[in-house]
Amino acid sequence: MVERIIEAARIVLVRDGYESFTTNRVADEAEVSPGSLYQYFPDKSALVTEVMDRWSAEISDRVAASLAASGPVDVKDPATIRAIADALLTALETDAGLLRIVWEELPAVRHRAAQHALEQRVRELLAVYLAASGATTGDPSTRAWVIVMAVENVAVRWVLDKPSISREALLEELSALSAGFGPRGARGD
Amino acid sequence: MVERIIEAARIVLVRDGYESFTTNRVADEAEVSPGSLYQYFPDKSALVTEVMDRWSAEISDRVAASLAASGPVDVKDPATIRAIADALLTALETDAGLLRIVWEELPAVRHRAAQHALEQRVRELLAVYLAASGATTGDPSTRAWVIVMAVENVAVRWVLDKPSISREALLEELSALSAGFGPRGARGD
Amino acid sequence: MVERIIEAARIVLVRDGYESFTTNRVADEAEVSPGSLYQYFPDKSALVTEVMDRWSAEISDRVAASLAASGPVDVKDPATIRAIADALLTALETDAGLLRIVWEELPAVRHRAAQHALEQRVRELLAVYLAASGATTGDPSTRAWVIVMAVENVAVRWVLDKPSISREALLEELSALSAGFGPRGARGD
Amino acid sequence: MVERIIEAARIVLVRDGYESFTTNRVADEAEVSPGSLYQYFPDKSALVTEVMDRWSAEISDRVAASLAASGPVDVKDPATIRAIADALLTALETDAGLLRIVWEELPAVRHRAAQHALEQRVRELLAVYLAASGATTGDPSTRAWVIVMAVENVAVRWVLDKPSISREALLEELSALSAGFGPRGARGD
DNA sequence: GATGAATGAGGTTTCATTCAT
DNA sequence: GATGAATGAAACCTCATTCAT
Repeated sequence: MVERIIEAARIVLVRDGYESFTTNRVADEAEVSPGSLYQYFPDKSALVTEVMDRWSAEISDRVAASLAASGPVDVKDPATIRAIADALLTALETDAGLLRIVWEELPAVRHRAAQHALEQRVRELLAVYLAASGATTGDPSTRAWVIVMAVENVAVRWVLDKPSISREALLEELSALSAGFGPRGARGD
Repeated sequence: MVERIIEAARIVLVRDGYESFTTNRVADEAEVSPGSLYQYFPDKSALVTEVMDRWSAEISDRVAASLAASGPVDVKDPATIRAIADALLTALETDAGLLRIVWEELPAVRHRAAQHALEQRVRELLAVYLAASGATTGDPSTRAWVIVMAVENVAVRWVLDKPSISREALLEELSALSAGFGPRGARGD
Repeated sequence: MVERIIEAARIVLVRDGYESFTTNRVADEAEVSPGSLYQYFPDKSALVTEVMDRWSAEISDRVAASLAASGPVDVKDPATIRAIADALLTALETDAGLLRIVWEELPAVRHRAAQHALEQRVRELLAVYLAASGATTGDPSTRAWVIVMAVENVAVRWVLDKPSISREALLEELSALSAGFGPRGARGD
Repeated sequence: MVERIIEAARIVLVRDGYESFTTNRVADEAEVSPGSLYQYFPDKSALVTEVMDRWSAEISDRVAASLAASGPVDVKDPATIRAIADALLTALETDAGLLRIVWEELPAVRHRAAQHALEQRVRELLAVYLAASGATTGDPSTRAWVIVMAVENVAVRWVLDKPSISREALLEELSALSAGFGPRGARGD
């Protein structure tokens, strides 16, 4: 039942948008009474948050899974960055509809805790990597912050706006952006 | 009168947020009757769009003005990119309150026509520049698209989240991101 | 319009009772839209309070008017107390339906400010009178408090429960209660 | 089980007030399922009535017990009336919280059968007494009705409002009210 | 008997919009 | 053009009650 409600919430969110996301519509979609929503969620916003959290977790999991599947991570290997970017794109693409709502319609303040947490985790990992690989000018954590913000928007907008850029070309650019702009030495010059 | 209404709308948007942005509140703030809003705007969303459009235009103007003031633009000069980034940050900072609402609360689909137009204009300019400076691998317009999306988010998030990164450091990073990641030759290596 | 709403509220209160007093029913009764209630009252409870306050004021006014009509008040005259009691009964009887709701259904804490104010005013007047007439044993303000509480309930219950006691007999008892129990001297013994 | 439910109902009533008295809350408080309430009570109001009835019975019992403990009742003795009043105050004070709810929040019509029964019993006793003591002018049952209503409110309000009147003073007043206002001869004038 | 998830009618309140003045 | 009182659909949420287990 909880599952049914959450799934209905996701559907309504994607189909109708956040402004039309009403508890009654969710109840209808779930073929459940409005009162039932409130057995499991204290209020409407908790429902949205739950959908968000699951989606964030899924993005994380998919990226992690892709990486795990592609063998041991070797940060020295330029192919690694590309693999990460690839995994990220794939993850974002699995529910582009929801991505659009999350990115473009949800009031950020209220519902993006999960996203911020994720960003921070990635940033910390990246900073360690950048520091370790040494060749960077400037502060690694600054560099990490910039890369994360840059890649985030590039990847999201590519999925949402579908510009006429092939996936291959985009991956090439993202690698260049992260690596080339990262430790120069990694590219062999 | 139209001015009064638009100004009131902007104030309400920034002060109360989009969820509390009601036509009645705007009318109150403008010291005008609710009915009068509908003499000039077909509905609430037209009001929001107008505020957005003006804000976008102002960002454009400010960036353009900054550049004009700093002498003729020489796309070969690495300092130029830094100047653009600097102008952009300054422009975004002039109304950070509204920036937050636009970026984090407004339903994007409906209200971002102006922003897209701006992005496209910049992209075209940048593509020309990249093509002219020659050293880039890959398609200049692809590269331009990536840079614009990357810089956009980095700049906005820096203004909104105020991470502990100095303005100088950020400009340095943005230059590196655009130029270094752009024509390698420009940095002399 | 405000009048219409208040009158409708009174009708619903009396006809349906406090537990069935809903904003929708009031709006229906007033042949007005639910939204209109909220142009004039911040919430449901303000409506109830307004009905209460008007009713309290009317009771006061009627008692005052009766007394004024019956010539100058001479507290030494035993007929005066009887006249007051008579006026009170008459006032309470003019809207026994509302009296029942006020006395038996309204949550006291929320809605009885007006009643308490009235009680206190009467108590103070009575205390002065008792002190002036001298013959009382004990503290005049204590005596005043007791008399007010006693008369209040006796009068109200008589109106609401209609026990088989004639109005004349009741007035006799109330006079005895207040006066006889008050300054003995007033009765000539 | 029935006991548990009734006790929980009493607790919720006193702690949360009648407006927050919901069957779910009672079930929670009783650590029982909502469905179980309906095994023993046809609806919510039956629950309230039961609490009320028990409370009324307890008041009766306590008054009766006090009187029994203070020896044989001699209606000729002026001290008797004082003893009754004293016992009443004590009884009302034992659960002032519930008294407040009963007196100020419960819709009277539905839930005061027990109280009316009690009043009537007292009235009859008092009428007999008044008739026996002879000195009264007017109808003893009328006088009894008035006294009961008067004492009732005075006692209740003293317990609930805690005016600055000592218990002793109040008892003095209540005696005077009942006795002095009753058979004049009893006071020796 | 006991449970408790599920119900759904209906409560209060908001707010974009209209229209007679 | 300007007004602003009036609207009414619809939003969120509650809670007495039921019924399959």
